[in-house]
Amino acid sequence: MQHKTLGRRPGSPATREAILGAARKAFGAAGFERATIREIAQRAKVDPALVLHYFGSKDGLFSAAMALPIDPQQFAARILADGIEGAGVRLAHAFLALWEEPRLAGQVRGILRAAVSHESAAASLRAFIEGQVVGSVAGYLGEDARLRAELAGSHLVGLAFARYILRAEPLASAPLDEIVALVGPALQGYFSGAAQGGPQ
Amino acid sequence: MQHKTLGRRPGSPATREAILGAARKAFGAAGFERATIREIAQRAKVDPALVLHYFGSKDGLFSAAMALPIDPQQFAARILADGIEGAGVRLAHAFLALWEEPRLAGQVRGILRAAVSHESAAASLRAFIEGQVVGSVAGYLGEDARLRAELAGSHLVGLAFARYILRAEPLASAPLDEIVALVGPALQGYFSGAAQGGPQ
DNA sequence: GTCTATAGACGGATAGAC
DNA sequence: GTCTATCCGTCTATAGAC
Repeated sequence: MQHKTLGRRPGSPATREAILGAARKAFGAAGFERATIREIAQRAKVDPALVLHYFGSKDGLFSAAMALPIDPQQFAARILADGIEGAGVRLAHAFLALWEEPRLAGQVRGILRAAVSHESAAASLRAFIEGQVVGSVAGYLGEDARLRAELAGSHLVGLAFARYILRAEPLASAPLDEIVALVGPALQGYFSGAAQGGPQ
Repeated sequence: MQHKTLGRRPGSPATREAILGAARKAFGAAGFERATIREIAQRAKVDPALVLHYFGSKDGLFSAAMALPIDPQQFAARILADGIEGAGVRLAHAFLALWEEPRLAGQVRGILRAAVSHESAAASLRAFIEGQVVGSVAGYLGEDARLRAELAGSHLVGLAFARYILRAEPLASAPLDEIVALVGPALQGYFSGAAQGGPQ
């Protein structure tokens, strides 16, 4: 789904980026259906018709705005570079860092929001998770590796939802380190497979 | 937020229930914004104007449809009746049972979907969780009890999202017992506080 | 490449007949 | 209590001037 080298990219790069930035904010804040092209155009200080001229449709704009500048393979490699022990804490930290990063916060919120209420967005996220994320870590685990990896991932998604979207207290205001210290071991349980009976 | 004994409930009970049932299906399947009153009316085989006559507005209909027939205090008491040990597994089982129940599936899906993209729904769910759910279990835990309880809850929400909304494999097709056996200990880690090192 | 104007469709809500 | 008709606002998307 990447534009490789097309004959010509429509629009001047600066205007295009301004629109994408505004779109990330709008989609992240309001979700796909409530975000409007008029609002995005106003935020980017361009004409609404120009937005569609660049991206063709609202869906096209959404896809372009939600493409994350992250390589999941590289992401997984960094988590697992130092071995499986401590991977839970490192994963919790790296994942939450994505949501804390101001430049990415709108995007990841938008992706989660869209996946909840938009079937095509859900399909994209599902394919991404099944193909890239889970596959990247499953090799390190044993028997029911993929299931364990997804359970760990589901915990992270739920965590992000509760903290950044629902903003339930005290979770929303808790220091990052405290959360990482608590969530890390829970994730580690899925990775090491020791959580079921014996202490680690 | 419960209707106690009002002077008169509008509409005949049967028609009212038909509308609520259709609304639960529609909101659960399409989310708040995409679900339409016209569609709900058609599903319930009534006139669109009748829906608004009963519930006043789309928001009113949503609130009425999403009121769960569940008492969180009672729910928590059942989980914790036999003590803190094994509570993780019991909680995982009870929570997933909610989502597996055909009569409730539409409702809980709708609640989660709406909470993601609708601030008022998010506020309701946030108040519900902070006031009822977390409070019900925090008493059983120690120092950072509320935070731990919310982290456990966030895992469950993420699990439901991944399995029932995103339907990511293999999680979506995994047997319930297998999931409960894996998730239970992760939740237990939050309850028993053993994950960090020190006992409570 | 940028903007104006508007088409075309949809959905929530209301008024009032029966 | 139930339904018909419709108002009014909003949105995406397009056509075409400059």
